[in-house]
Amino acid sequence: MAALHYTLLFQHFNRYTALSVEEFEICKRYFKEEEFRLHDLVVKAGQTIYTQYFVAQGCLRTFFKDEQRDRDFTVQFAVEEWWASDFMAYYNNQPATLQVECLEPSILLSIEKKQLALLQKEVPALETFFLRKLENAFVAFQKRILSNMKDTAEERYEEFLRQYPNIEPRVKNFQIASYLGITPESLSRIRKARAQSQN
Amino acid sequence: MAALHYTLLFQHFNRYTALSVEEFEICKRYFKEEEFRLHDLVVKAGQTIYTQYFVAQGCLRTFFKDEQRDRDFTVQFAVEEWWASDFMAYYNNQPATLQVECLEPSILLSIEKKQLALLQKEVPALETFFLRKLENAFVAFQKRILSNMKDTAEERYEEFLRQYPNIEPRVKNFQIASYLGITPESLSRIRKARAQSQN
DNA sequence: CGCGACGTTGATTTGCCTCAACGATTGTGG
DNA sequence: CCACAATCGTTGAGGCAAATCAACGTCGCG
Repeated sequence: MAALHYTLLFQHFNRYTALSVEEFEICKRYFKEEEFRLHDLVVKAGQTIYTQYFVAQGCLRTFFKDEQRDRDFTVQFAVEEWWASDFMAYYNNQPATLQVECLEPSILLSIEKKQLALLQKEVPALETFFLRKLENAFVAFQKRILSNMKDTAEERYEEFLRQYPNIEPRVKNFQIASYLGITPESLSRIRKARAQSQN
Repeated sequence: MAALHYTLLFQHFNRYTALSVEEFEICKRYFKEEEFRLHDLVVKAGQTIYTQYFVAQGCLRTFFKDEQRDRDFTVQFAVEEWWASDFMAYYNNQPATLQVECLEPSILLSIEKKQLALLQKEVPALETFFLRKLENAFVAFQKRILSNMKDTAEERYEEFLRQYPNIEPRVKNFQIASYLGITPESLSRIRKARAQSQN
């Protein structure tokens, strides 16, 4: 069971680097396998966050909750082979402003910031890996900023489908809407219009 | 003259690390001082970009130009102590999709990707520096995505004023509007409403 | 079975855009 | 140095895409 989850992490690392089996044995010692139930909060607002999570199985949503106006905004989803945390809080050692919730029962491989630093000392190839990961995330966010400015809601929806293939049945409609920055009603109408123009 | 510009870079590095004078002497050898005129394009769309630029003096704008619809979108501004490039292209070794233009005559300290790698080998403290820089940029972009979703145009304008203090007289109104994702007319009206509610 | 959560549809409202006109400022060539 | 054009910011009128508000059907769970 557990072995499978670590195998996914191994494969994931090797998309950007080339770890030996020995090196990965070291990695395993630094990661912790954690199980969460549906609706569990992996990260709660207000907590100070030192941990980031690799999704071995399941589906997460990172979001900002606007208490006053009773609405929330999805920053990102995470399925298998994605990473999640409140990276804003993680990098700046501040209390979380975002939350991470489980949209499915999930199995996560977690690592703390300090542990990661030690691991990277032992396995330098991982420094490169995490740098690439950060660069890619940066680029993805920049693209999203641009897309939010220049694309219509429908185009952004299509971009979402490309960014998260096959995720649609795993998340609620209103959660997708809150990712796109529109209302569930609008998304519903967009879907309808697309279905009609299809055939 | 030139010394002053490098002094600014030295100070800038030392906001996040602690370089010795000797280490900074090494840095100097890797950076190139470049002068640009008003309206010059530092980065043109289509070019492959290996360079990033530190603004020692002047003011730049990074933007995406939508040729078909004859409009553009500002990704970021850069004044003294900011860095500019098409980082999307820079990190992925792809042709630039963004452009960087000079809103003022500017003096930039440039460094190429490969040179930076060599420099970081010689001065390891800079690895940490550039990692922090990337983390901060990542966080800033995430904040902006959230802000674009939850804040009104007026709130985003106020956030812009905080993000870029004192930059307002240095850039055109319509360029600020294109950063906020609104039209110049809308920005004009927001300014008017703010002026009235002030006193 | 019955309730609550969710998605859809319709009617209405609204914030921002588009289009158009008009000063103010800047820069340029005669 | 002035005249004129171009650029930019502002203001008003009208339109549109998406939000809001409300009602209803459906699905899943206790």
